[in-house]
Amino acid sequence: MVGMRDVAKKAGVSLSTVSLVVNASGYVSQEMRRRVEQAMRELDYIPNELARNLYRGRTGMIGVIVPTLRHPFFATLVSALQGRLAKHELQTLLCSTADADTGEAEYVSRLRRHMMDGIIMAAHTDHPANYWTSIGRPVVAFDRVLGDTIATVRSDHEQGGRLVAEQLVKSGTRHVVMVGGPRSQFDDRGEGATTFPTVRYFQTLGERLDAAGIRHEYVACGPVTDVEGYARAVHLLFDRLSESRSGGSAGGSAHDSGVGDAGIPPVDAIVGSDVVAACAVKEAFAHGLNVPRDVQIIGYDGTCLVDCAGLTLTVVKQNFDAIAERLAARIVDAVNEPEGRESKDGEDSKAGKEFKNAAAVDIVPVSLHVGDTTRQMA
Amino acid sequence: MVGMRDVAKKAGVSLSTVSLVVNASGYVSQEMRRRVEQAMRELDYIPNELARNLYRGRTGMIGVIVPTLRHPFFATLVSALQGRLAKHELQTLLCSTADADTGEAEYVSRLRRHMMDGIIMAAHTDHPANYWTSIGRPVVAFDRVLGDTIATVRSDHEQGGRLVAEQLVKSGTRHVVMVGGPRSQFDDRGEGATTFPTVRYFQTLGERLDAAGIRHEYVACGPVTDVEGYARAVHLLFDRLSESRSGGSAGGSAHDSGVGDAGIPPVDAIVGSDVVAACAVKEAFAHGLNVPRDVQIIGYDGTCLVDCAGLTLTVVKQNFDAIAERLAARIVDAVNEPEGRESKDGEDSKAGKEFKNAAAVDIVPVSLHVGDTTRQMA
DNA sequence: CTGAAAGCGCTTACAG
DNA sequence: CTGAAAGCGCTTACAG
Repeated sequence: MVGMRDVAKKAGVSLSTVSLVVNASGYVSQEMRRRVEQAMRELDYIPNELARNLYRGRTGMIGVIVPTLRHPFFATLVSALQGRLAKHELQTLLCSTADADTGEAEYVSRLRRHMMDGIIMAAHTDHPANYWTSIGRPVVAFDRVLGDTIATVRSDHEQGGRLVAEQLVKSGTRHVVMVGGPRSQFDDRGEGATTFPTVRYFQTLGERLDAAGIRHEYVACGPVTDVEGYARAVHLLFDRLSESRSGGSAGGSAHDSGVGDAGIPPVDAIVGSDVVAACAVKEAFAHGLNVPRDVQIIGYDGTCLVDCAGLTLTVVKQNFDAIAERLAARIVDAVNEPEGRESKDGEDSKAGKEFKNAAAVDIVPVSLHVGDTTRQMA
Repeated sequence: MVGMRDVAKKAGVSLSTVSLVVNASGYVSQEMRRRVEQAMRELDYIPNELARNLYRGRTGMIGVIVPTLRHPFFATLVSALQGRLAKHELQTLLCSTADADTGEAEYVSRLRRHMMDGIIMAAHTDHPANYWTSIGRPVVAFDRVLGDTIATVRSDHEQGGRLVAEQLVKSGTRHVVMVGGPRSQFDDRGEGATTFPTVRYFQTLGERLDAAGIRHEYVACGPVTDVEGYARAVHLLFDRLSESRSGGSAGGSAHDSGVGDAGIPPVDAIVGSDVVAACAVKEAFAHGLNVPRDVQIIGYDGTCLVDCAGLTLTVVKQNFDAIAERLAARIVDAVNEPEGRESKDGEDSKAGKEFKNAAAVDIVPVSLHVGDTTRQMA
């Protein structure tokens, strides 16, 4: 391995001169610079960031923890994130908890040992809030609350709920099925526990539907990591719907008051993630239902599945670029604002600390994109 | 930052004793070990891998370069790869060339400076072979040839071509459209140039179709990074097919000899990646075509799109886990087999070198999974 | 089995 | 503007 020493020898200058050239700091005479640069080129010198980082106490790397890249949502998120971090000269160290045997705690331990500058946490965690604060490095959470002092970035799921409710109400929907993650996610485990902001989408939607007198129910699937599990769940759902529907006119239009067995209107809208929506389109076709006439389908996320399902999906799109930008900005701020500053200036520092402790929450707007799986609104 | 020194002081032992305990190397008395471990716990000591790595000349990190994670194929690949590498205690440093402004050369430069133990290259590159060998670190290529001395892992695309040809022949297909990347990928730019093994799928398929007297044509899309581009291309394709078909009976069964304008049988099979296949199902529906009766559709890759398209796709599945396993094994081998060994043992070493220089190519089998987009074979 | 010493490759004050 | 010196935190021979 050719080091600075070799360059210095070859160029006939001292070590620190080479360092100055490499770092473009301080003033070096043209002649010296030229000789050093030529020596570096001839020797194919590569500065060793390890050594530099050791001295600086920084690595320029951010650990990104997600459940799995196999789900298009996290793939899209990480894609946007990696690009954003790269803009800040930060590298992305990828950790997916469901793709490896390696558990979250082990990943965090590795990230700490490798002196990551920060951690972006986008996976589920059972750790209590104080675990995340005790790590001693900047942590920013995506779409979940990890504690009072940890910044969170998330989409405006409430807005998503309102947008979808509006669409469903205006299009005369009468019975909605929401398909989502395990019901346990809805438990409010009180302060300190992890909470899932995502459920607020369903909650808000549910409230709005209630207000409009639209019947709705919730069907729980397995964890987000199991894409095939969603496919199975949606398949079972349609088999069930199909049975109850067979009482009325099969495939009859929802407008034609095809009321089911016990006076319950047949399900005429399915709501869930992109994956759920894509599977729902497929199952609807398989059961001879017309989308959107018999059943409307609305996805959530805005991944590539929007264009790959049997019909262009109507979806609530999360703004991945904006989310990534906020996430990156938060982590960069935290990295540049060393937590361990010894309050050199009483008042000011205190104020700053309090501001940081206010557990900032960035809420990014979502938008409804109308595809071919919903009916036109009058 | 609490370091070994602090631990040593607190435990009342010397620095090297702490080191021995941390590394579980050498023998330390029970009492010493106990005291050191307690001190580590009380101080929440985290070994600094940076310092350790600086000494060892290793980082335990592998750079993984892909075009984009937005394409399910690469997302699935990286997912599998990250899990495999983690098993080997290797971390994954993610670099996606299309998701960031950062170019491939810049990424490689960063990877070198950060002393990556190795690089897994799965993106397109315009660099000549000697660029990749000159990096001075182990490089393993996925699905492309980067030069004579760089190991490659890829799927058996020829087998894929044969499997699909067999399916198409047996099901009485008469006119196949293959949708793939830019035609330039087919150019054989001779030794030293990057080649795309993927095209061998289409080539093999084409040869087999020729042999069976089945008409086929190739439609080129944009680069793999542009998922929406595929959607558009498939859309245009179906519009075109629809026009030519309108001469015969619209939506007529291919069995019914609906011969097109110039005696050309109408297209009754679309072949391409998962993304292409998913889009094709959607377009077929939109154009009132019955899949698989009027047109068969066969995907390639085996990503989550298989279950998310309008019908369960018939696809050739690449074995992502096996690919990841081979990729990881190759890189681990290369890392453990330092390239710079000074041929201490003439003959043996020479033989070893030659073996390594033989540019190993691991070819991983693929498999055809029959879904609902192809006709049953007699 | 334990302690002082040199070194991994670089950076930053600090005197010339 | 340039050179010798100490140090980032750890590891590995090397004497005790």
